[in-house]
Amino acid sequence: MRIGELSRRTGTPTRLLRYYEEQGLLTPERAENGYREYGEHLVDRVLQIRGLLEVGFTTRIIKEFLPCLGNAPEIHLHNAYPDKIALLETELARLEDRIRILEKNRDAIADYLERIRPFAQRPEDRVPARAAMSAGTASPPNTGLLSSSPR
Amino acid sequence: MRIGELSRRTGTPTRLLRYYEEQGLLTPERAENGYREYGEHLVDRVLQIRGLLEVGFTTRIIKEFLPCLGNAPEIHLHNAYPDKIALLETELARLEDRIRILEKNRDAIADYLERIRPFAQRPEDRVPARAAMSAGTASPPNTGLLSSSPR
DNA sequence: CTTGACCTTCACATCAATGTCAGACATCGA
DNA sequence: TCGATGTCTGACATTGATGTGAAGGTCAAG
Repeated sequence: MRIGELSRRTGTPTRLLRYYEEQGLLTPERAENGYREYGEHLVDRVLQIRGLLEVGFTTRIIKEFLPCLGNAPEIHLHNAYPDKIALLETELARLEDRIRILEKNRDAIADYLERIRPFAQRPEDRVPARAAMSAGTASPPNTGLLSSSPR
Repeated sequence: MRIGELSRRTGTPTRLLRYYEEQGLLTPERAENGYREYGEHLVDRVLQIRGLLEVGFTTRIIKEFLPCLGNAPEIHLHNAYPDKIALLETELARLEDRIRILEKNRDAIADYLERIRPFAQRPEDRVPARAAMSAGTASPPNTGLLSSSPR
């Protein structure tokens, strides 16, 4: 398919599809006329890239992940050298850190929402905060979020 | 404490501490001479901020989360209005999406590492990838990562 | 009193991810 | 064939999170 269709199917501006290519994340064929030709599997690939970008990875790192994203037919064993493996391992560790952080924050926010929701008011009911406060919730505001190691 | 100490204790450049303040994430007192004065609890606060930034939240969103980060003594019930709650809920949903994406990717990378590790070679053993490939691993490269909904 | 470490504000630089526009060629339908 | 739409390359703008440096005030120790 050409860039427009891929754009529609992934909700990604063509500008970005070209950018991802420039960054080595996508390598479509070229038709006679110079138009990019994308294979079917690249729809998923693009969504993967977007997902990883959204959770804070850079294109450079994502590029390292590409062999794992493995919709491609090749197995990429030529990456099986210690330096590559080490890089993937440290990134994996960072990834696990991130997951832990996100889970803590999710829990904290969910807790907060639960504590707060009973007090939800429609706009016309608005009352100075003090009034609502005196109404309940003596529980301590202890919710501990966290926190990664400093970069 | 002053900005230098907070910086050392959080591993965060003073520049960023001032930036976070500018973004409304931190509101230290001021001493007579204009120096910023930070309370003890802001050490954790800063680490929380860094953690959230690292996993892809913007300062604007983090600001919305601040009431939940609750080391502050107040309970912030004045945020208990539907619009605020709705915002937190959608962010909570996004957060859960992110966690799912990260977990999928973690699994995919872990799998990949496991499949690849048996072939790890010390640099001096380097052989063209073909050689390694013919040695094994007929399993299909199916590892499916994913993928968020388009923004 | 001077030096050095720390603090202030202001401003410009950078980097990655995007937006946007311009000028030219390609393709397709009326 | 004409016009609309899609594509190409290239370049400049913007935004958010940072880095960096200038010019000057504060303060404690020698």
